[in-house]
Amino acid sequence: MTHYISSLMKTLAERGYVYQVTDDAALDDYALNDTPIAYIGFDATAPSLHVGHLVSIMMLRRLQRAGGKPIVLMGGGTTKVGDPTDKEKTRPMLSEAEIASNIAAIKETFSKFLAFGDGPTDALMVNNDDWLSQLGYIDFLRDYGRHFTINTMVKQDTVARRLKNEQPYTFLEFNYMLLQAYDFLELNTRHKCRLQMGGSDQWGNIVNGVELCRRINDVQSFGFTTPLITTASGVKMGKTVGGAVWLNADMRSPYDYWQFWRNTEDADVGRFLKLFTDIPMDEIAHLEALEGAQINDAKIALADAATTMLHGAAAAEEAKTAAASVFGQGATADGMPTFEVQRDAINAGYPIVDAFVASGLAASKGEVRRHIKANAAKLNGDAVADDKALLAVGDLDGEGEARLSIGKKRHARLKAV
RNA sequence: GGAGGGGUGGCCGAGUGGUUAAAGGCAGCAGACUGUAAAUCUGCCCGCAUUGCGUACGCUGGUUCGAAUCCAGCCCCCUCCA
Repeated sequence: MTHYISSLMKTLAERGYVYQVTDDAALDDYALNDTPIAYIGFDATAPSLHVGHLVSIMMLRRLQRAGGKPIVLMGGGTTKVGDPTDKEKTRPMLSEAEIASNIAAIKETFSKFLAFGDGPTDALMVNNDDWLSQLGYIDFLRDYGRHFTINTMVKQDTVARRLKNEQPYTFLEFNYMLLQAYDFLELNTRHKCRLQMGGSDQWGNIVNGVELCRRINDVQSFGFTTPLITTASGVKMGKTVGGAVWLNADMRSPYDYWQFWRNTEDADVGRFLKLFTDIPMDEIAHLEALEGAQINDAKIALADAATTMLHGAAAAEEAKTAAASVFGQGATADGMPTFEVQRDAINAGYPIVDAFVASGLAASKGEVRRHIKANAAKLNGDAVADDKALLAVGDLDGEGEARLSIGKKRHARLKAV
């Protein structure tokens, strides 16, 4: 590990964000003697960011806390084309309206992690559609295309691999690299931005941008990538039940988000605490040292901190309390995923199987039946024995609630209204 | 434009007329063991339904008692040639 002097680089290094840096001594210097301005690009293909984006978001947060200015670049323009980097299939192209609404939804999330505004270190959100859609093809080729050589580009990892395996590498992809490099130049010109950060797969694109800034604007800028974050078992971060772990509350409840972190593998706890929370390093060292069942305390600290950051302290507390009562006493609790059923429907004979589907714990009645056969479907803690059983009024507690569970971990609260 | 190869379930990938809802792998879910961990072993893994039905192998038609498998047209992808 390099001996950084600036607090920004020190923090990033000791917390495990550093993978590749273009000129770390000079970057350290820039962070030390200047107000570092850095950006990360995000595409707008979905209405929410997910845990896979979190490392990037956290880097911007670290930057701001270390006295720098973060710029969030929304790829409104590039999303129109579809980033093909490392993808096997072309992404579906989205309409402008979809992109705009995605960006609006995503912006909300960023405001949880960054302070936006007009001050010198306030975060800024920009959309590359503002300049990319203005580009004329001929002008672009003449002014910027001449700075890129195919000789260099084909040597890049992502490109070289594709060529070597005789996989197609389209002209679109080739151009995408240029557009991304141009983004950096534009941000450098407009906002004096001199650092682009991103995931390790972005290295090639980032380096191109650094190079373009040097050639056109004659300034040294920097590139910085993070390692690909996988779990200790080698699975990509953020894949669990139902796919991506979304950051928007309406796509993944604070309770589930808390659970996601609570279920972190032992071997990952220390690393994740460093990457995804603001907990001081010495405290992490202590948590990390816990062994055996005690490491669960570290996981709870992780879940608390991560959930608080995204959803606020109240939601985190509620999720924690709900977890304690669900896993500890097998009770229902505020904060756990809840769904409502009409009392009339229950009186009329409401199949338990339907209740499970309505709760979202199972995708189909068939799945519920399978779980029942495996003794995995429980009502108020007792295995459901008969897949034709009806929900009875007697199953409800004084509050008119019942608890449905699939397995030991997945629970939902049924509320009669 | 010409020649050849290919499009199969979330992904990869077998299958070239009949127990094929479609081998196998990965991912996922559940059970056992545990600590709401990992690893391991076991079961499940299109939908609806009380041994049945409906959908499904790029799209549209056709041949056949019967097709993912054969034929025709169309769409898309890849390789080589121009």
